[in-house]
Amino acid sequence: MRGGMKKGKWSKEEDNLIKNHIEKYGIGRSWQGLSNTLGLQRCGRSCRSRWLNYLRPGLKHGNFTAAEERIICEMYSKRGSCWSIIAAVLPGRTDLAIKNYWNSTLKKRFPRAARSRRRTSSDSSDDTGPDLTLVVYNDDESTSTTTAPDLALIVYNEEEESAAEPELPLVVYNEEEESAAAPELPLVLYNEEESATAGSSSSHSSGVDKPVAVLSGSQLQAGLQPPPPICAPVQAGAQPSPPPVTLVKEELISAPVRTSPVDYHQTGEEMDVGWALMSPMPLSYMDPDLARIIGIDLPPIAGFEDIGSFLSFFN
DNA sequence: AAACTGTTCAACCGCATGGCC
DNA sequence: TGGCCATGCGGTTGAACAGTT
Repeated sequence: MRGGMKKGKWSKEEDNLIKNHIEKYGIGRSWQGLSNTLGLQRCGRSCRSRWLNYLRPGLKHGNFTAAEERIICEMYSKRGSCWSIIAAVLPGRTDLAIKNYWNSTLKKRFPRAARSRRRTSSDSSDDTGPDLTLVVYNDDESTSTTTAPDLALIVYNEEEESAAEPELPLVVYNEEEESAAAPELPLVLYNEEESATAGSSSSHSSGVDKPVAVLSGSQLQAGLQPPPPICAPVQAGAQPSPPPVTLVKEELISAPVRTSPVDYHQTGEEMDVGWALMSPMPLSYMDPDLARIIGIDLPPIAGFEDIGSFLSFFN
């Protein structure tokens, strides 16, 4: 103890005091005031830390999923140790949990991501913008209550490095078991021609090239099946001088579509974390043209109708 | 069974920032 | 406007636990 303040592990009683008080009255004017009110003899920041990282409702305490790992790696490679930003796209995870998980586990498994960050962090002016990581996933087999496709789009800088170690996550996947009844989504084909030296800055800003063909329904059944799992690698420009984005490859998005949609935004029902968008970005912002072409009509997320409200996360 | 080593997780610390007086 | 204070954030530390020898 220093200055009369208690330190060390929190007891169950202390946890309950804080939890009950905040649930009833909120935090109040200050954390120190809360501590004083409860007679905890803890400093305010300690109370805050305990609440934010452990007691706060909605926190996930279990293991990180593969999708979460991928997001962390990808975000770290782009933003470095901005744990609060990374935490913002992982509902239920705290910056502390992510930081610990990275330092204890992921850093060793994905040294390439760590190196990539070290390389780019030295020159922030090279950071050219919305390298976004958007993942929507479902790892709850039992759920069948949304119309949202299980898809993800990972935009990354294809900075080649011989991969003697696990590749960074490039795969968009659907953990749910395939549903035989799931309707096919169209397959969108892109020009595979390499154009690293050509192109326009506007395509870079959008992050996705225009497709050259769209196949659907009978065409798919005729033999052009989208690969399971879903893959949508998108190649962004390499630093330092950002070349245009070139979508090298093609595959798109196939996913079961749920039959009984639940609009969480309408009902106010708490979204199952396993189903939550892993990004504050509405899917409709991923690429409006693409969404239109493949016929996805996704509702915006309340509070994020304005694109500027979330882009700041990544800048 | 004990000692040692490695890993994980939570608490703590220092610094930066913003609000208030 | 400057000082004080609370908060937010990222880095570090250390206790507890698990695995290995």
